[in-house]
Amino acid sequence: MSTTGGAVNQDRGRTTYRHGDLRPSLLRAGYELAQAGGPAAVTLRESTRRAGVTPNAAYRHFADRQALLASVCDAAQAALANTIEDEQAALEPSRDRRADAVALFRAVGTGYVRFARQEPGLFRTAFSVPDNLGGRGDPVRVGRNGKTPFQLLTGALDQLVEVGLISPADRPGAEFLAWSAVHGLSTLAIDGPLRQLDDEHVRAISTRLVEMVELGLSRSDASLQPGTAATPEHEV
Amino acid sequence: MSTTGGAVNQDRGRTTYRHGDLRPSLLRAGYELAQAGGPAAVTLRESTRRAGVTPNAAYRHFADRQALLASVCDAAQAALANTIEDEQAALEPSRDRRADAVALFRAVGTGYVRFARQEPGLFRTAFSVPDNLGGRGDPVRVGRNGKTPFQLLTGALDQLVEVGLISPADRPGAEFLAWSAVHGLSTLAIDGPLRQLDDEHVRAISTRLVEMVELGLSRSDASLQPGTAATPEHEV
DNA sequence: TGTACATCAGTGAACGCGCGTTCACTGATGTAC
DNA sequence: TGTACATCAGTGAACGCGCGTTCACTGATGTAC
Repeated sequence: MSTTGGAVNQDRGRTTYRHGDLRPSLLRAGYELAQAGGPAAVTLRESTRRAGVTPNAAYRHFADRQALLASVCDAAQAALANTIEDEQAALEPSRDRRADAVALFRAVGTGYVRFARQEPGLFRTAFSVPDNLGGRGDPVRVGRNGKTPFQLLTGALDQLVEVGLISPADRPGAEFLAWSAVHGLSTLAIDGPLRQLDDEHVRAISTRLVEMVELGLSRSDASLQPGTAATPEHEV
Repeated sequence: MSTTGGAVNQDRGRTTYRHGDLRPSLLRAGYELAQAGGPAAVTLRESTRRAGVTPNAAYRHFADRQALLASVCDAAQAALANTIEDEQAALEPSRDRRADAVALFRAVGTGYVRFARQEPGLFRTAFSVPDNLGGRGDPVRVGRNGKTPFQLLTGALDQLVEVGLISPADRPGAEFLAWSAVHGLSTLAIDGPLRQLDDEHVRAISTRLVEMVELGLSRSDASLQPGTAATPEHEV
């Protein structure tokens, strides 16, 4: 987060009349509150308290509490995107296009669940202000590579098609199936009966879940046979 | 819900000093509040208001607000179990054991999603008081056949194993994979980006999702071949 | 069969809580002349 | 280069809200004798 020049003063020990950087400070405070306590914890009063400012000062920068929460939600989505991208960046490319496409796809799922586990408050917040169509093109819900979590998923699925592991006929709607699986595990592992499992177990389940999705996504037998992709194969 | 004999008086028009049936009335009120507004809407004040009674009267029957919510949560779980059982009861058995087992399994998933869609408030409430191990044997979270939603799922999976469609090696942990998929779709279809899809689309996606799970749950190729079940086949 | 009395379900008033939001204001900033 | 002034970020006090929860109580019930 950038700080503007001049008398920047965040937190309590403020001496100047002007805060100088209030909007980002409120956002950061709201983000930390979400991190610790989920969407319900994102209140105007506590955010302003943390920024060292009167409650109503927030109204200079946000229309109301909902607007602050929506901004925090965007930031949480971006954090999710970043975690997925981290997971993908950690992969070392092989010479096998198929293997790479599979690994990229798996990383979306495991990164997603990992984020939910590591940052349950942010995860809940990310889905507390519902987006209308999967975050397609929302410029603020985006990770460092300019993609939303949803776009990372659709991208990985597209590559599986390109590489011939999912038949083009099965592609439409596949994002919702994959997303459901991974999102469900995440919520069960945070708030549900799987919440007391240790991280290792959850990781094992999430790996197996993504395998299940991969396998199950190809309805037609065609996709299990080599060389049936719609696009020509460059290497292999 | 049963009513005891004597001066039963629910709702506002009460004339006797004693309510006579307050605990069930509070539970019913809480249930209706959950139905309309989810877990957060289940308040002691509104429940007692609806029962035609002073707020503190609730403390004769519930330790605190959390205790009331927990009871409503149990009732919501039971309602979920009933919806799944309805879905299963609507099936007409064929002569094919395998087909029947598959249908039974699918009904768990589609019933689950249907419940979430039809009763979003109850669905959210059902998972708001987290249970520790999948509701195993909890006597109040049970449908008319004495089974929790989780038990209906494990039962259906067991039958898929018996019938040879899932290899026994793949069985352990399968409930969490199936549950994740179906639970994820439910939440996406209620609060998430799929919430504005019409029922028909959601039903189509849920059908396909369950197929995906079915297909993906059998990691080993063995389970795709006929006659590899651990138990002997009675018919077929 | 009648009556005293313990029981305990429900009352009435009040508490403190933190919240979002509105009002009229104040005082530092930076720009126009 | 100095000064008047508009701008607008932040102040201070207050509002009403519904909530959970506690207190000392009251009055109908049903049981023991």
